[in-house]
Amino acid sequence: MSDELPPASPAERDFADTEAVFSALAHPTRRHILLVLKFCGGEVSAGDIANRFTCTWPTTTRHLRVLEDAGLVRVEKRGRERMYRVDKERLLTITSTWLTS
Amino acid sequence: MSDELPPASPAERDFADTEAVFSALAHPTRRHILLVLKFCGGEVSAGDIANRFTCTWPTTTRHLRVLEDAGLVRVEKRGRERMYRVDKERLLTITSTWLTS
DNA sequence: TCATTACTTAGCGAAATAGCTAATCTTGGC
DNA sequence: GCCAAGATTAGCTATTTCGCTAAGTAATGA
Repeated sequence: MSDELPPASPAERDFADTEAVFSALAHPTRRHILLVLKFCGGEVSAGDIANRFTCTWPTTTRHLRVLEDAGLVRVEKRGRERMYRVDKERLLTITSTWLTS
Repeated sequence: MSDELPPASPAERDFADTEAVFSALAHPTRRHILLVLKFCGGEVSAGDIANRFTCTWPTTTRHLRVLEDAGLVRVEKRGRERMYRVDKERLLTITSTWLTS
């Protein structure tokens, strides 16, 4: 799926993580999705998320994918639904690690 | 310079602030500039910043402008130099306000 | 006053991003 | 097996972003 070589060192991995997280947070819809996941308690299905936004479902799917690739959300298949939950620890770890240096 | 109307309510202003800050943080060069400002103590001139990056000076100027518009850096004219400093409080206030809800 | 230093503005082209529609895949129920 | 529901993938276009070069502005110093 990716064209890039796997990051060689821990430092490179950190850099890639930071990059992915801050890029993901750059879009208002993606920040909004994280808030929805946070305030709706545990898990929310892709469809429930999509219904909350004015953009179409495929567009939301792509936003979810960006968040997942950044490690900010986890997805679990349940029946024919996909349940999303936010990874708060990852969000706070990456951002606060960067912010405090 | 801007085409948009001034934000009407405090909530709208918060939204615009969050948007500007996270958009500014999305680019690795801009995050790097903030780190340079942080680790070089007080102030750093535009030229000193530009010299640390491989991109050209005009490109750096634009990155600095984005950071300034987001309120993440302050600039002060001193002679023919422009001295930049990071606004740590703004950075932490906006990001942590959003992150913790 | 005239050149130089420090920096910004203007304008262009390439690449990335985000939106859409249409098509496809997968699971569950009848 | 077959259809409908839930969701993703494919492929397109419009907009934004980011890089560059060239030209312009402002302050200093000879």
